[in-house]
Amino acid sequence: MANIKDIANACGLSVATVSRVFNEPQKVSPKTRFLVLETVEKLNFSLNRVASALRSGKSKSIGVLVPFINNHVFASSIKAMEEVFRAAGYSLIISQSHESLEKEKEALENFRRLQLDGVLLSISKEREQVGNLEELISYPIPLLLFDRNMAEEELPSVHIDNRQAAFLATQHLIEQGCGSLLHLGGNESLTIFRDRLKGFEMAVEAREKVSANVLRNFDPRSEDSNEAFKHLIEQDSSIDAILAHGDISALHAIQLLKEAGKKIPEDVAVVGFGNSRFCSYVSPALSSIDQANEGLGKLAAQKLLDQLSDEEGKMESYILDAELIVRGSSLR
Amino acid sequence: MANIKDIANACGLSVATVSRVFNEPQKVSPKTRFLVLETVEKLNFSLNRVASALRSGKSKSIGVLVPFINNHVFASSIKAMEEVFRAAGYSLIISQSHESLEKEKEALENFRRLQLDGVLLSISKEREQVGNLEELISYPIPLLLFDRNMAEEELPSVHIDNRQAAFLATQHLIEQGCGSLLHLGGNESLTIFRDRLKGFEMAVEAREKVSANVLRNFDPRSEDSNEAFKHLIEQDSSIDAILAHGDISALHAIQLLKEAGKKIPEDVAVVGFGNSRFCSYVSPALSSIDQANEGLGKLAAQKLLDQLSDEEGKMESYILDAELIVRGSSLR
DNA sequence: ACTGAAAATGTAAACGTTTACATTTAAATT
DNA sequence: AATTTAAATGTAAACGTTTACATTTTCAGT
Repeated sequence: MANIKDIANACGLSVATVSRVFNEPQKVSPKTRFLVLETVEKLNFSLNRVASALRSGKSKSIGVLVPFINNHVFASSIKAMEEVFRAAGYSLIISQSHESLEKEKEALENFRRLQLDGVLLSISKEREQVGNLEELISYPIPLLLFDRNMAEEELPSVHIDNRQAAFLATQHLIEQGCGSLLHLGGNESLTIFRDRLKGFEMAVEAREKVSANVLRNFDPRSEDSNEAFKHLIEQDSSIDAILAHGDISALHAIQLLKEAGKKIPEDVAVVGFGNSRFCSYVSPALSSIDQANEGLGKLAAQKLLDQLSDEEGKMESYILDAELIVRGSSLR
Repeated sequence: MANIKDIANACGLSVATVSRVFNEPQKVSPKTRFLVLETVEKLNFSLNRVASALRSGKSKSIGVLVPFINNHVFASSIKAMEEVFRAAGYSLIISQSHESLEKEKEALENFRRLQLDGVLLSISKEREQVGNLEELISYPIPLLLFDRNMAEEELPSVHIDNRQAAFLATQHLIEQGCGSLLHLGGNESLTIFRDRLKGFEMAVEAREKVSANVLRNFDPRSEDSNEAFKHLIEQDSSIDAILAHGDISALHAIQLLKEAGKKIPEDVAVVGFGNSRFCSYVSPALSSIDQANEGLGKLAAQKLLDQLSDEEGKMESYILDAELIVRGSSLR
């Protein structure tokens, strides 16, 4: 594989000039620039990025650390990030924390060893609980949180307004004439789910003659959750609206409601969260909150890129509005 | 940030010895090994992987190139790959081809410049059509295809047996007493979908008194596909079973069938492909073929790792069996 | 205590770039 | 034509490791 020295020799130039053709082309005369590019073509040469990174201290690579890559939210965010970064000449290193603080630390340390230029992080559940922020604040690489943020907001972050989103969805259910609402909450270790719960509660409190119920930490895979849900809808037959913390939970709730003889949306209106692909394809189609994951990833990537070129100035946080997509499951 | 020289100085040793502590610890006396590790701890040192990569020629990094990261199949495969590789001390570089041959080439070239030790590739639709294999065969980095392979099988690959999977699912539908089957085929530029179609046809041909129909290149987002489907089930009311090329297509078919007044599975039995999370949560629960994406990713990662340590010997191809998960949508 | 082999450590070059600084060449000014 | 200035190119060190080879130390066997 040809290196920069080979090109220099073939052209009768110094390696410095060849290097400049790639890094500061305006500083080399058009004639030699052309000559170099010609031989580069001929010898099928391209700069070795490892050597560049070592010498310049810039690896032109970004680390992305999420709990699990195959989570729909993260996968879609990463998709958009990859597009933004590749267009800017950056590569993406991906790692998973498995919700574990230790694995997260290891990955961050590894990112340091790789001399990455920036890091996008969606923090693990464990760190949200333990709350070890100092480590992140003093992290030597520009760091931007996305999707999951810590309630304290001491670190720059890009995420959607979960509270507002849940508020809107709840308001929508009330406007549909529902008077007895139920929220299927997510894992409360996570700020995003606490915020959704808060938005739900705020919307309920804003209205009189609307009663509310909450099943905390609802997990469709858990038998306990299922039992609690079944018990609740049996006990309180007035429940006529459900806001779930996720689309799968909403789907599962619909399943259980149907088994209990309820009609959707006539007896119970349902809204999910995430606007998964399948929402349009189930019957009835599932109303859901669109988190705009790709938009989130794109924005986060761009803000980090800005930081890398700007240098001066801290990064700010950006809170995106989420949109309620109304479909059959909540329309009556 | 401390480097290996700082450690050497602090210990009164040469850098070579310090390096050996990390790379060939058995070659350094326990006493000095301990001393080194102690100061390493004290100075919070860790080896710079960029420098290691440059000098040794081994970056301890693997490239993964897929059409789109947020595709469920790829996201899950990558999840498993990351786990296997991280455990072995490798990092993952992720890139997307967007189904474009040019972007795929660029990414592969970039992987070369990053001195990656190995590459996992799920080829773009465009390359499947164009069939440019030589470039891949002569690629200077160990390369293993996964999920999507070329029909010719000239390159080592890990993928599921799509034909067998579709065969099994079709057989199952026939065994349920269905006599007029319909296959909703995927994009036929891709081998995986041609194979599924082939499996369907083989199962049908194996039985007499079973008739079959195929809607090629079915896409639930396309109006044409929808019209064709509606027209067909109106025209041919005998259709009592559907094998879709994907779960979303299956879901969509169910939706349209319901609109046409058909009952699932009584009037029409339906089987999807992919065993998406939502399959268990829709009503009726959707029978589907489980592709074991994580198993696929894990196997591919392991085989590539083996190759990297083995050196000698070509990689082989591995074809995994897929499993049919029977649920309510096809049980009668 | 002496020899030889094995174990431990050291020396220094190499990996392929970038970049501060120095030098040469060309263009502009007088 | 001589001088000044700018543009283009060159020189060589540096980035932080690894590693072939050389040297020193240790220790078993006599």
